[in-house]
Amino acid sequence: MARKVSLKVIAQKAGVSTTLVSYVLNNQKVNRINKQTAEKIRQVARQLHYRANLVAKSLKTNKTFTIGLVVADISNPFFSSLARIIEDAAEEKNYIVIFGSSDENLEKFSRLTDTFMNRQVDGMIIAPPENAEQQIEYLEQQQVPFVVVDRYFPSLNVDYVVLDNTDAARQAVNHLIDGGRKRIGMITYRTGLKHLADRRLGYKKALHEHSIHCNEGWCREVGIGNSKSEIEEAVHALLFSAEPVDAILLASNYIANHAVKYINTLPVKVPLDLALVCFDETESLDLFYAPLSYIEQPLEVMGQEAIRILLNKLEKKEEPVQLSLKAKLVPRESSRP
Amino acid sequence: MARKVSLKVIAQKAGVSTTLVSYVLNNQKVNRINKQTAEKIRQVARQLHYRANLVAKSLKTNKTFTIGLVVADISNPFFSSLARIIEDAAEEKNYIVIFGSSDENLEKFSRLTDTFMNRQVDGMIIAPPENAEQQIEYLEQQQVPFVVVDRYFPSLNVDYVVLDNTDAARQAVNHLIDGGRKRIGMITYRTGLKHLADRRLGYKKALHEHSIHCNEGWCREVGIGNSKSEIEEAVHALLFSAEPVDAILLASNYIANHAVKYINTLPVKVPLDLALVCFDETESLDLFYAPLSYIEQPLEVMGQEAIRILLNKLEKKEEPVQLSLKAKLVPRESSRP
DNA sequence: TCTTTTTGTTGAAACGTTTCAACAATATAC
DNA sequence: GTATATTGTTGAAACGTTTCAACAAAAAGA
Repeated sequence: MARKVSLKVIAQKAGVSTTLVSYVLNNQKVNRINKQTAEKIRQVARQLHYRANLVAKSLKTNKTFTIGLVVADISNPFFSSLARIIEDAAEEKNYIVIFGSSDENLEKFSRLTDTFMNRQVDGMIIAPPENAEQQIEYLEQQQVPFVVVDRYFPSLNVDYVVLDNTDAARQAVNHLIDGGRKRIGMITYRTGLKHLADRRLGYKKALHEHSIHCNEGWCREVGIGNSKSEIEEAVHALLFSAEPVDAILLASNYIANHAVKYINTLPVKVPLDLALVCFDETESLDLFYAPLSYIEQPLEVMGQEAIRILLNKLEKKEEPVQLSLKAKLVPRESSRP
Repeated sequence: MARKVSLKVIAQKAGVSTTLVSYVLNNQKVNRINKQTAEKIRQVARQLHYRANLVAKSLKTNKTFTIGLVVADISNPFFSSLARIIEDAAEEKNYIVIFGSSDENLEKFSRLTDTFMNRQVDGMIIAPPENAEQQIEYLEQQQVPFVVVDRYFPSLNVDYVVLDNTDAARQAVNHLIDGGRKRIGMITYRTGLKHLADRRLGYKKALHEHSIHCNEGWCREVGIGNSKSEIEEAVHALLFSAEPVDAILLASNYIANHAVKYINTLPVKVPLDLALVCFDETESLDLFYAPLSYIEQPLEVMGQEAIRILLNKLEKKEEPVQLSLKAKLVPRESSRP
């Protein structure tokens, strides 16, 4: 950066005080200020290409109009779509967003939130990794306004906007059962994250409600770090055990992607031999010969609500808002009876 | 935010001047400062959970350690992947990134760059829309360091990192010709953006080099705003005209996605009746029954070089660096002879 | 005419840092 | 013993804003 047209410079050129310049340029005390003086100041400002220094402004006003966004990985379509929605909602209120990816890593996550605090963000929207309770409590204690998205922590009474994952998984399994499937498997992550546990829970609940005994081996878990081979093993185990499944619920777009690619190489016909339903809408699965049925998350609402709740908090301190959104099951070819 | 532990507070508690606290906490004048005093200051700081106010620091030092990233759309996998790479490269040097999506809209783009300047970013990485020359010149004139990515403007002598699009398209067409295809079409965008014009150029060059007459109707253009139906029409026109093509080059992941989905509904067999090659690696096309051959962009290099060049500029003013990266063609089933 | 109100403007302090220039106290050199 | 260098520390100004409190001049009310 180079230019340094400050209020002072304008004031000098216009022959007035910086105070007056500040008032005029911020449309304050409009009824007090002489129209002509105001016009002159504006003109000088324009002519000098004045550009307010938001850093200085922030220091004084203690407001940065910046919100920090921590996702697991911005290159994951789920999060980049969410980021886009948040960006738009934020910009509408003149906020901008700085972001960071935690890779589901607690240390990275904490580093990011710390950095954001140092940078005096007005608030944050975060998708914290496993075991982040302590850091989240720290944020609370530091009184940084924040809203958790996508996941939540039962032990913490903080604001969040999540999917009703239990219900979502249950919907999926019910749908499979309605389609005549009886031996339903699931592939999910080996993690303590509650929202994923909920997916497992919903799965089990649905089976239970239909008096289907849930075979121990039917729910396979894979590492949350990108582990393609583990997913393939899981698929293999589900399909070629003593009690092979006739349907699988895939707990994320990442899992679905690799599972389907692998299934595509096997002599298994979808939906004839095997029905599939996955979480998250994902374009990548549209071109599979049997387009995947999926659980659609209301991303738009999630992002917009997160911003709305956050900005609300900035104004008035209110009771925690905890939103659990319903998913919509979109049945397609992969789970046709 | 709530706490206000400033240098002054620490100074008082430790019984020294703020100057000294600043020196200690920034590891300055280490050889001058008494070890014990230093230790004491550090201890007080720790105990009070001191957190440097980066806004104040920035105001004083005129450095924000922030870089602005303007992409066309953060939810587009191409840009979100790039963003992730840029994030990582930036964070390694202690910068953070603020981002915005322009939607290929000049006005939005200008608003974003203006905002970023007001916020005193140290530099920017931008993917400008069509007709952004003037705004880019303005940035230059304002002496904001910036690097253009993905696209470029022949009339401007600024830093950029782009793909060698002409070569990339030529590679693709050559590959198709090598595979025995003779009537090769292309679907690209109706835009003045030079990098896309280059794709068209490479396509034509390759045809010309093989003395293949390029039928006027073989190169179809669609609006750059998301226009699924236009893409379908283009596919239709290419396949069901008097001179149907036997291969199509698809100029972006977005175009490829919709084209392939549409082709999937037609009685056309890939690669038997029709060969396909597209730009950008895109997971979504892996599951098509004939996985798509694609032109792989060196995203990693693009992002890292952009940051490297930018940070370099922040230190020393150098000659413009203009990098044109080679693409790698990845042949798969969709273009098998 | 004298008060009171309104209009228009300003100086100065503050936000939390960094950093220059200065100083006192001690140590070293002659 | 004085001169010089070194060590350890500090006050104050500055970065570009905002905003309070004050004031002068003009207008209105008596």
